[in-house]
Amino acid sequence: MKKLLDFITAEMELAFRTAGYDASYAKVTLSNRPDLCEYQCNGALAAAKAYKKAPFLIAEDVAGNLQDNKILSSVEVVRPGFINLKLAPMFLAGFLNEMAFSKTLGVETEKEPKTILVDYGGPNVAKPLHVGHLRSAIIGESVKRIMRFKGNQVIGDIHLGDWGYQMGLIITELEKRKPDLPYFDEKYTGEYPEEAPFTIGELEEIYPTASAYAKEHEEYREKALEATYLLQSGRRGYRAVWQHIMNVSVADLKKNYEVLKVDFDLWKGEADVQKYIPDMVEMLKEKGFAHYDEGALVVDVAEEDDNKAVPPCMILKSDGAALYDTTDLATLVEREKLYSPDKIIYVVDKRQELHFVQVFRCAKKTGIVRPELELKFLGFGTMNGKDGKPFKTREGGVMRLENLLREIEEEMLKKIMDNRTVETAEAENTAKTVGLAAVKYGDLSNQASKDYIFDVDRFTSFEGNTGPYILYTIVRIKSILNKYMDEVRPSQGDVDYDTHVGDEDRKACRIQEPASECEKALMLEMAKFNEMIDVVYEETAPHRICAYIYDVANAFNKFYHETKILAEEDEQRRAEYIELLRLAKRILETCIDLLGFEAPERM
RNA sequence: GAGUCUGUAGCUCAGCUGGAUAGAGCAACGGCCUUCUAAGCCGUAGGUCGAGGGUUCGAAUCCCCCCAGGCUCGCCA
Repeated sequence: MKKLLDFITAEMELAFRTAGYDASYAKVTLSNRPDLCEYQCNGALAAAKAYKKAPFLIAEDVAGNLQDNKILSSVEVVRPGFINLKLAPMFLAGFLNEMAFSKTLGVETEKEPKTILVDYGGPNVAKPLHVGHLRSAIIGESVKRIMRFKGNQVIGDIHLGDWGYQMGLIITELEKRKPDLPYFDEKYTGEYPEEAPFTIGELEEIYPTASAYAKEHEEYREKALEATYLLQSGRRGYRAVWQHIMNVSVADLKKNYEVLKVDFDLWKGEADVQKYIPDMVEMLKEKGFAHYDEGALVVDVAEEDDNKAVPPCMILKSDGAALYDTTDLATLVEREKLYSPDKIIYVVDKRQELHFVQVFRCAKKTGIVRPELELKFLGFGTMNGKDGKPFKTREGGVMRLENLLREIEEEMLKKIMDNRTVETAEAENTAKTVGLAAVKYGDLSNQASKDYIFDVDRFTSFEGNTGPYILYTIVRIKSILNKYMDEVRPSQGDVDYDTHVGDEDRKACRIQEPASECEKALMLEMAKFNEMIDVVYEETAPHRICAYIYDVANAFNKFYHETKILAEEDEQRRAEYIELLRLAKRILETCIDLLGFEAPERM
C-alpha cells in the first residue's frame, strides 16, 4: 500500500511538471506549522534560483494546477513561496479504510525476504544478569520483531559468554572448596553425578569471590588459567563441571528472560564455535593473511583512509590461546556454514565498536564471510543513574536485573491499588505488565546509541511520555469497545474486531470523513503508520515508534476528551467512531508489540 | 596524545535529506470530573540551540576552529 506522502508527492510532481518546472522540486514534507497546514512543499523556494523567478510566482503557478484536487482539499501559497497543503477528508477516510483491510496496516513487506541474524552479544554464564544486560535484550528483541514484521526471516542468538577464564576461575574455586568431588580426580573413570554440585545462588557467589581472590593471589590465578587451558583441551572432569555450570546457569537465564518477554531462537555460545578455530587459523596462515607480530598471530585490518591507525585483529596470543576476536570470527564461520544470512546485526555496547570494526574487516578481507553479507554494528549507550554515572544500587553495587524489575513492579502495584479498587491478584498481574512496559518504553524511547538516564521515580510516575501513558490510552479504547459490544450491540457477542470476522459489518459502516478538527488530527496521525514503520526499518530505530505512538496517543486523548463516542445519538456516526477506534487500537497494539510489550485489559 | 561521540528550557529528551514563531514531558502556577477510566484534557511561565566564524535567500541542522564532558586506543571480554 502506498504511503500518504507518496500520494501527495505524486500530485505535486504533476503540478510542477505541468507548470513547466522540474518535478524534483516537488518534495513534500510534514508541516512544521500545524496551525497553518498539514503538509508543505518548499520546492518553489529551491527552484527560484534555477528559474530566476520569484518563488512566490512559481508557487502560484504550481498551485494553479492543484485546484479541485481529489487528494488535496486546500492549497495555499504563502509569503516567500511556501505551498501549504491540507488533505481532503474523503481521501483520508478512504486511506484509513484501506489500512483497516490490510493485515499489515498498509506496510509493504519485503518482496525478497532476507535472513537476518540478531546477535545479542550475550551475557556471561555464571554471572547474574544486571542492568547492563537490559539494553541489548530490550533493543534486540524490538529489532528482531521489526525485521520480522517487514517479512524477513529473523534468527535471534543470545550468544553466551560461556568459554574462557571465568570458567577456569569457577572450577578452581570449586576444587578448593570441595576437593573430594570426582571431577577433580584424574583417575576417576566412572559416571559423574547428574546433579550439579552447586545451586545458582552458590554459583553466583563463587565467581565474584574467585575473581577477586585471583587478583590478589598470583598462584591462584595461574591455577585458574591452567584450569581454563585444561578445560579447553578437553579434560573430562572439567568438561563435566562446565556442563553443570551451563545447565544451572542457562536455566536461570531462561527464567529471567522469560520475565522480560525476550526470547532467543538460538542459545549458542563461544564454546560452540571452538571447533572451527584450528581450521580457521590454519587457513589464515596458509593464505598469508595472518602473520606473527610481537609473538602474537595477527591479521592487519588497517585501511588507507583511516583517520586513525586501526590495530590488527588478534588471532592468537603469544602463548597460543584464542581471544575474543578469534571467537567472534569463528562464530562467523559457523553462521555462514549453518545459516548463510544476508545480514547480521550485533546489538552490543557501543564501547565494543572498535573490536567489531576489526572483526568485520578481518572477516571480509579473509573471505570468512561472503562479500555480500551485511555486518551491522548496532551499538547502544550506557544506562546511567540519576547522577549521570553508571547505574548502581543504593549501596553502590551492581543492580541485579531481577531486583530492578521487582522495585518497579512494587511501585506500580502501589499506584494501581491507590487508584482503583481491583482484586489484588489482577492488580499484581497488571503491575507486572505495566512495569515491564515502563522499563522497555523508557529504554526504547531514547536513541539506542546514546547513553540515557534510568530514573526509577520518573518511570514509575508514568505521566507524560511513558509506557504506562501509552497503555492507559489503549485501555481506554478497549474499555469503550467492550462497552459498545456489551451494551449497544449485545447481540454481537464475542466478536473479534481485530480480525476480518466483522468484514460485512465493517463494509456497512466504514470510517467516514472526520466530523471535527481533533478527529481529523487523529486520523492524520494514524495514517502515518506505514511511513513511520519504513523509516524505523531502514534506520533500525525503535525510538521512532515511541515518538509515533506518543503522537497517536496524544491525538486520541484529545479526541476522546472532546467527543462523546458511546453517547453519540447518530447511530451511523457512532458506528463510524467505533470503527476508527478499532483501527487506532490495532495500530497502537501493533506498535507496542514491535517494542516488545503488551497492554492489560484494565489499569 | 590520537580517534570518536555528546553539548537544545531548572531536569529528562525530540527535532526527518537546512526552511516560516526551536518542540514534548517532568517540576512551577491556573482551569476542567452528575457524562465512555482525571494514569486524562486545556492554559500560563520558562531558550542568545556550548562559544565564535563561514556557506546560503534561509542554519539547532552543513563546513572550520575553539571550550567542556563521555568513551575507545594489539596479547581481558
